[in-house]
Formats: sequence, structure tokens, C-alpha cells
Amino acid sequence: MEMSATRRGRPRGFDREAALAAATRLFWRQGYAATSIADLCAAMGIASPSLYAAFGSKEALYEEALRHYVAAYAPRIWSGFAAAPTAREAVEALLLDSARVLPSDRSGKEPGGCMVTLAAVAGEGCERLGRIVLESRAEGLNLLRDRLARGQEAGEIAAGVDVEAAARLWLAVQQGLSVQARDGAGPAALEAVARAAMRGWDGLMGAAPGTGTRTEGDAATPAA
Amino acid sequence: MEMSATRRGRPRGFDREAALAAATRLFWRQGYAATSIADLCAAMGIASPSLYAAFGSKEALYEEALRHYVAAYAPRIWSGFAAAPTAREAVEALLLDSARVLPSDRSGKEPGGCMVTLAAVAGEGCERLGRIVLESRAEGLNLLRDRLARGQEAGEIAAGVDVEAAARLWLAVQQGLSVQARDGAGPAALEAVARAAMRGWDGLMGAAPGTGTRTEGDAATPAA
DNA sequence: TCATTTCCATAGCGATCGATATATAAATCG
DNA sequence: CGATTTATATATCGATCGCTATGGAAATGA
Repeated sequence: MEMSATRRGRPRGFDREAALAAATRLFWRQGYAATSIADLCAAMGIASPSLYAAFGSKEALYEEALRHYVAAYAPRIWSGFAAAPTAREAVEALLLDSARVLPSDRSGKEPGGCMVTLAAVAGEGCERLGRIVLESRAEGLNLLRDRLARGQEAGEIAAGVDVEAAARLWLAVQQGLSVQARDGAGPAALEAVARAAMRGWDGLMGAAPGTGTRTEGDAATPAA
Repeated sequence: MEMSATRRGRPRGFDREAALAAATRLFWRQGYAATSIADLCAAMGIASPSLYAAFGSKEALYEEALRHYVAAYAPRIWSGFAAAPTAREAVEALLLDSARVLPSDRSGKEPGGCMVTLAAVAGEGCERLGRIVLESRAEGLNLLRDRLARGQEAGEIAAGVDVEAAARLWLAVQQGLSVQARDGAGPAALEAVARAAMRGWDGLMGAAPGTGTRTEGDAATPAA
């Protein structure tokens, strides 16, 4: 039971949160393998012993940076989704918020696209980091699947719709927005994509899947 | 004017095409920065002087590998698109072919997802390679935009549809398929996504964009 | 055969990689 | 005040990075 209102020894001479944020931006833009400790030290404004004392290793720093990214940026993308009263409005919020958030600000301080979606760390040698990124991505699919299933139970979505496939589709659109944002697409272009996608909602979420019976035009769709 | 039916000197002791294919798979899976010359030499079955004699440098090898990938794999994704008689069938072919081709074969010899879409080389230090990847990605958008515009002129797509936004949307879906394939999604899951996406076609490509006039239910859509 | 040309195997180049040893500086505890 | 504890600054560590020099092997041309 350590109280430790104040810690012993010489206090840290830099802002750990600010340093972590700087490291996050660098990993976000450059990826794991292409970012060296020297790069990180320069961006964080510290020397390597301080980095290792505060974060342990490059791998541990990346893991913490990823969690920092999720905590700091994921709400900008997913909070509207979570708060929406209907599945349709949830997906619409997800895509419109993504279109607004994913492009890089003109300052170029933060890179375009989602760090989780664009992370290629799985193939960059470190197994553990690959698993973490995989799980983070799977979380997006889970959120969509659960929300669509709830909407289906509520009658907003036709009973015959394959919720798993639909969730993967809306996720694919959102992931594509990240790729295009990384390539320089701006908020206006991405918003147009989001609105175009939503225009397909009725045809998508009202019709029956595949070869089966078509539950056409049930009372489900709230119309435009 | 060198005839050179047969070249002078000791002939090359390895198959250049096979070595390039091996390098391509490695860059495809691991990216540029995470792939070392030693890795490449092991995969290609040659020593580094042979690599440099045949390909020049790591950067040049990556560029050639990328072109090799486009030449060898892009047709599997885009040939059905190019051959389709209508814009709708073209997009459908693109998505279904992508669903079939993008997942990694169970052997694991080739990684999942498109090398061009998933390449993060732009942030990995080399400016030139970044530009090449950017252009390769833009080519996909160009193909889609041109095909949709042709379809719109042919009356297959409503006049009010924002072709640019629609092209970006279908591209986004296809890019999302690559991300999900890289994460382990199989052909069945991706095909379900492709079919779900096509179910949204009419709602998407028939309605007018944004705030403008809605040219609802014109004679354009060929119905289901 | 022998000079020429080209390729390959070995070894190693300087630079940078991720990570640390050491010594000093700055804080708390007694 | 020391004694202790923690952080920073400097100077590396061995390993690996991308790349190449060197010399011998294997082909052609004369």
C-alpha cells in the first residue's frame, strides 16, 4: 500500500503524455518497422535512456501508442455511432464522422487515415503487436455486427439480411475511407462517399440475401 | 546495334523471374522497411551481390516487384471489370473477383489482400516509391470513374449521380476487402460482402446526389 | 588455348539498428 | 547535512542494416 503522493528521486523532466502523443503520430504515419528509436527520440524530445526508462522497449512503446490512439481518436469516429437511436443513423454517423476525421489536417501534423486500419505491423516481424492490431480491427466489426443485429431485432432491417455480411460491408467502406484519406482525399470527397453509401442503405438492408426468398418491401424500411 | 542472340560471359545461375516473384511475395507480406536484404536473399535463393547485379538496389527491386505484382495479379482482379458489357456488371465482376482472389490461399504462400492497396511505403521513408504506389492506387479510381461515366452516358446510371463519389465508394469497398482479407477473411465471407454491396446498386446509382433534384426511378435502372 | 566478359561466393565496408553501462544531476527521506 | 532514489546526458554495446570490393568460376570470341 504505497501512498506515494509524491515520488522519491529526481522527477521526470518531460511530459510523458506529450511524448507518447508524439510517438503515436510518428508510428501512425510511418508504421512500426520504418520508425527508428532515433526518430522517436527526436520527435519526443528525449534521449534513448529516458525513452526506455519510461516505456520499456520499442515494442512496448508501440503498444502503448496504439492504445493511446484508440483512446484519443476512436471516440471521434465511433461516439456518434454509439449514440444513434437507429442502426441506420448509427452507420450514417460512423461514415460521416469518418469522412470528417480521417483526412489529415492541412497542417500535416497528423497523418490521414486510421492508425489501426492502416497498421501493417502484423507483417513487420512482431507477432504480439500483430495480434493486438487484429483484435482492434475486429472490435470495429463487432460493434457494427451487434448494432445491425439489434436493428434487425427492432425491425429496422429486413429479417432476411445477412447481418455479418452487411457489417463487413459497412466496415469495408469505412476502411476504404482510411486508405483514401491516407492518399490525400479531403473531407468533402469522403463526405460525398459517405452520403453515396447511405443512399444504398434501403436497397441493401431491405432485400433478402443471396438466392433465398426475397422479403421485398416489408414495413421495415422507414423510407426516405 | 547489339544483336546478342547469346550473351558473353558466364550465364546467370538463377531464374530472374522466379527470384523476382519470391521478392514480390516477401515485400507484399512484410512491406518495404520490414524486409531486409538478408530476408530477400534467403527467399530468392541468391547472395547479395547477385541481387544487386540483377536488380540494382533494394528500392529498385521493390519498384520492379510492385510492377511485377501489378502485371501478374491485377488482371485477376480487373479483367472481368474491363470485359463486362455494363457498368453494373463491371463493378459486380470487380467485387466478386476481388472476393475470390484477395484471400490468402491456405498454403499461406501468398499473403492476403492487394499489395498496392496495403502498401504503406509512402510513410516508410522513400519518396519515390510512395509516389509510384499512389499512382497505382489512383489508377483503380480512374478505371472506376471512367467506367461509371461511360455507363452514365449510356443511360445505365441516373444522370444526377455523382460519378466521382460513386467511383470512390466502390473503390472503398474493394479496398476494404483487401484489409479484411489481410486479416484472414476467406472467399465465402468476402463474396457475401460483394453480393451485399451489389444489392445496394439500384438505390445508389439511381438516386440523385446530395441536396439537388432527385431524378427518382427513371427508366435507367434495369431492375433486378 | 587464351584473353575477355560476366556471374558467384566470401568477406567485410561504414552506418545505423535497438538497447545499455556509466556517471552525474535532482529530488525525497532521515 | 548525508543516504537513498530516480532521471538525464554521454558514450557506447553487439548485431544488423544496405551495399560493395575482391578473387575465382564459367561462359564466349578469337
